[in-house]
Amino acid sequence: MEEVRTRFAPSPTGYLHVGGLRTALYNFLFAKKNNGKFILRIEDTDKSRYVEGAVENLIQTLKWCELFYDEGPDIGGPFGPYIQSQRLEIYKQHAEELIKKGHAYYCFCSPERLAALREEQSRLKVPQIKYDKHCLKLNPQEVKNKIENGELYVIRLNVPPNQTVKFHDLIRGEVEFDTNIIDDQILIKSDGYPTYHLANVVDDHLMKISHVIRGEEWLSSTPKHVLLYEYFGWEKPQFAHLPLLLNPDRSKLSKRQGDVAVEEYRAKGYLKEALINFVALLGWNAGDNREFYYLNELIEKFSLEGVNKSGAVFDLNKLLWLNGEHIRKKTVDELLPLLKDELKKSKYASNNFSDDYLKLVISAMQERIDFVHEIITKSYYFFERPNSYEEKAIQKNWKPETPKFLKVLIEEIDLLNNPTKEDFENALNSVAEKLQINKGKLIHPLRLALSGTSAGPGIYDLLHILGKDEVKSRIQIAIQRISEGKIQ
RNA sequence: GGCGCGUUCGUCUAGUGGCUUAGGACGCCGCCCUCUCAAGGCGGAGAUCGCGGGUUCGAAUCCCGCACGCGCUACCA
Repeated sequence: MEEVRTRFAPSPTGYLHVGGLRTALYNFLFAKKNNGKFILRIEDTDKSRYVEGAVENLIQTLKWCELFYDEGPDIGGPFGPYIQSQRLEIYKQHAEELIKKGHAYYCFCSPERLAALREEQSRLKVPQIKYDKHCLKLNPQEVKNKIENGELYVIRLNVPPNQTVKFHDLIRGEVEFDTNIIDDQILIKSDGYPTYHLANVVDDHLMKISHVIRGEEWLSSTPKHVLLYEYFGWEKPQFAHLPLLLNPDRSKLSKRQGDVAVEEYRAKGYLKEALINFVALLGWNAGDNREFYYLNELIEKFSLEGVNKSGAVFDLNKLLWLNGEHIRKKTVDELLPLLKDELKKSKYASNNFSDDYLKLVISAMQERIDFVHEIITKSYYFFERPNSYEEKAIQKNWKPETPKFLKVLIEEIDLLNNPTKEDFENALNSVAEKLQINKGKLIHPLRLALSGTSAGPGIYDLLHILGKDEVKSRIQIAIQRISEGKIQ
């Protein structure tokens, strides 16, 4: 069997879109699953849409997601270059070959004539608006003269009438188009650059791509590609057109209705594992009930047969849940560098917390967060003293007798030497017993005193993490506040 | 307008003629656990399988028509 070779071929017109991420992922998964190669090719054939830095960003984002390619612009490979603007001569030669064979021709029509033509056809309500093959009538000498005169020209595909183009799509089955509805596609633009259609077909062939896995928006232009393969005398690759990613209103996923750049999700604190897991399930499933996957497991399970036909709405809720799931499945050691990164970006950047301390905080918070940065926002009291106390919790928990209880507790804690979690628990139990009160009468006011909030990790964890001295100080401060009645 | 593709709970989906009173997940609601909040466990509401015909003893599953949605229809990809 031929080697499986897939490719992700984005245009550098901005940042990596989540739809693009999924296309890249499926190409990657399919290649890896079949011991093949995954290639990155940059399709920068539209100079006007080129965005500075987009290629670097694309590469960086792909690498962040760990979608490593075997051949690509920055790492090279046997079929380079992998940037289309560096392959202009190749496309030109191929276009000329087509002209020689009579499957393509020079066209000198101005954009104005083309626009007028379209308007005319639209007015006459012709079924299919397309080029009228006007320049096909030119004889070789006329063409030669025009070119020598420096007239601008494009090269068009000479689409034959009354034929049916059929091809098999791995996801959609047999698809067929009538050539009468296919326009004489421009292959080479007047600036000498190829259009997507030519460049894509030529490169896929030259780079020995075996499977073209791309978005559904390309399905309608596939017959043009099929024609090209035929005219070049090349074997065509297998096609697989993926369903689109949709906005909540079922229109094509767009910026207006939320974030679309992978970069933005990364910045918001989504884990690459969650993003990959989520996006993999948008339009594909292994036929079982599993929802949680790591990349290597996806490789193991992936198949094109499991890809759906219909578009999928991008549901932020589920992504959020998956992010929390991935956080919960990570070890404290894996989470530590992530927390440190977040800390660097926070107002605590200049503080120096020990790894041991941070690890305790992580284990206390791990199951209470959906984002790593929530360790800092939801439990800031691990990084500084509470700057306020929750009003509702004060009403509920800080009673006139509270200071008295807390004082007894301080005395008891003071007796402890380098206390463990259990020591704190014992101390609290004995105070409750001594005072003849329910533990809750101690725990809730204490939590508020220590954290300023009524929600959070177990009280003994809280005590243990903060440590004896800090606990004492915070209780003192709280007692002060309560007795002063100066509670915010 | 033309052509193409699609249509199962709000969302992602399982389902390829009888195992289906259509299963799972997210979200929502409730209960349990419990020092709080989570996590976890258990349970609930939620889909006349887009609509209408047909084939069949039997259809979400096969066929036909229609509707709706989306994509393409550029010297953009």
